[in-house]
Amino acid sequence: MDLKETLELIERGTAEVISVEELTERLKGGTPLRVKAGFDPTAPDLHLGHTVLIQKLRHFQVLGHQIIFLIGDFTGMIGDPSGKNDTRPPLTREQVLENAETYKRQIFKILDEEKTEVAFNSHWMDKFTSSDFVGLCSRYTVARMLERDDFHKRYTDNRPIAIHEFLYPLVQGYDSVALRSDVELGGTDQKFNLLMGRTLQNQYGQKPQIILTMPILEGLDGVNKMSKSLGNYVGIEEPPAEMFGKLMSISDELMWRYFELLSDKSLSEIATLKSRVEDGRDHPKMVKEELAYEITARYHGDAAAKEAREGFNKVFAGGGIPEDAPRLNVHTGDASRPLAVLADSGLCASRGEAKRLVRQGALSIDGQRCDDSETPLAAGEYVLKLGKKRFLLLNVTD
RNA sequence: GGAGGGGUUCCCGAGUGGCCAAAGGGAACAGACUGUAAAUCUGUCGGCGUAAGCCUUCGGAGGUUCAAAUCCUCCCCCCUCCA
Repeated sequence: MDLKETLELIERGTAEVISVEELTERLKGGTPLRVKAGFDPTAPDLHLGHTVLIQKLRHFQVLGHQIIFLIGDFTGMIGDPSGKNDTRPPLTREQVLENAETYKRQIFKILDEEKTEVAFNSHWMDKFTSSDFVGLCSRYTVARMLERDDFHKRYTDNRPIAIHEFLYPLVQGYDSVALRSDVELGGTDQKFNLLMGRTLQNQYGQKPQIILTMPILEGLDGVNKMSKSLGNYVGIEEPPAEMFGKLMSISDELMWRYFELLSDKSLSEIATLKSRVEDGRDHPKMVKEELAYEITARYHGDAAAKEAREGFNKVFAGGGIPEDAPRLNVHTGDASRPLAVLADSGLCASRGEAKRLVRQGALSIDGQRCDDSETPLAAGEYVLKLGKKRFLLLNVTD
C-alpha cells in the first residue's frame, strides 16, 4: 500500500485530523507509530457507537502500527466531566480488572489480541506524587481550561465546576506523555482532551501526538447519539437475530451513515450502492440487509448472520414464526383464556396490558385476528402473535 | 456561616385540600400505511376485575382532616445566591 492509499484509509470516516501534514511526515519515517485510545473503565458494554473508533484502531493495526488500548482506571475515579456531572462511586480494583476483561473480550472481536498493548493509567498515576501533580497543573492555565466548551458553558451558567474536574484532561494528556504516543484517537467530544496531550507532550519535551477525532454515531432513532442509557443502541454482544433486526429498523437515510462509519466497504462501493438505490435499480431494503448482514457477520460469523437474515425474512416478510418462540402448555378453562395465556406466558407484563392490546387488535391466533380475550380456547395447538414481534406457541390440553 | 429553590407515575414536567391514577411533552407499545422500514395519522400507556368498583403510587416516617401529591412535624437528598 502506498502512502496515498494509507492516508486514504486512515482519513476515512474521521471528523478531523490534526494535522495531516504531521501525520504524513511521521508515516514517511517508516517506524511503526504508537496509537493510543483511552476508554472509561465503568462502561464495558460496547455498542456499535464505540466500534467506530475501534475500527479505526484496526485500520492502524492492519497497517502495522502499535495499538495501545488504554483503560482509564485512574481517570475513572475522577469521572469525565463532559456531559454529565454526576460523581461516580469509585471502582474497586476487582471491578476494574473485571471490566477490563469484559473490554478485552469485546474489542478482540475487532482487534488482533496478539498485537494490541493493553495499558492502565493507574500504572503510572498511582506513582504520581503530590509534587508531580503540582508540576503537571502548572503546565496549563485556568483561562485555557475554561475554553473547553462544557466548562465554559457551566461557568457562564453559574453551574459548579469542581476543581478536580480539571484534572481529567490533564491526566489524560499526561497519559500521552507516559505512553509516548504518536497518535491518539477519540470522539469529537474528546477534542479538547486530545489537544491537551499535544500541549503536554510539548511541555515534557516530546513530539506532540497527531490527533484523530471520530464522529459520534447516531443511535437507531437517527437523532441522538448512540448510547445505552437512551436505549437506541446495538450492543456488539447482542444475539445475531436481535442485531440484525435492530439494524433493519433504521431509516433509509441513516443507513448511509452506518455504511460510512461501520462498513468495510470502500467509499466508492458505497457511493455506487447509493446511486443504484436512488435510480431505483436496487431496493433499499436489500441494501439495508447487506449492511445488517455485514455487521452481524463481523461479530457472530457468517453462519449466524445468514441464519439471522433468513429468520428475519421468514418472520417478517414471510409471516412465519421465529425458531426460538416461547412455548406454553395450559389446561382448558380459565387458564386457556387468551387474556390469561398472554399474561401467564410473560408476553404481556400484566392482564391489563393484555386486555388493552387485544382491544387494539394486536392479537392473532393462527393468523386470525382475535378480539375476544375471555373465551377459553379449546384443546389443541395454537400460534399466537401479539403485535409484530411477540410470538407464543400454545398447547392447550384438557 | 446566612438566604432561598426543589425532590411527582420510564424520563422531562404541570398540579397547592375533594372534579387526581394525577395536565402537557418525550420514550415505549398497538392499529392504519409499508419494505418488520423511516415519516405520518389514530389509539393505549400503575395493578386486579367482564363490569360497577377496589387496591397501590407523588423523597422517607409520623400527624391534622369526612377527604392529602397538596396542610403540619421530624428526617434524608439535590441545587442556587451571598459570605
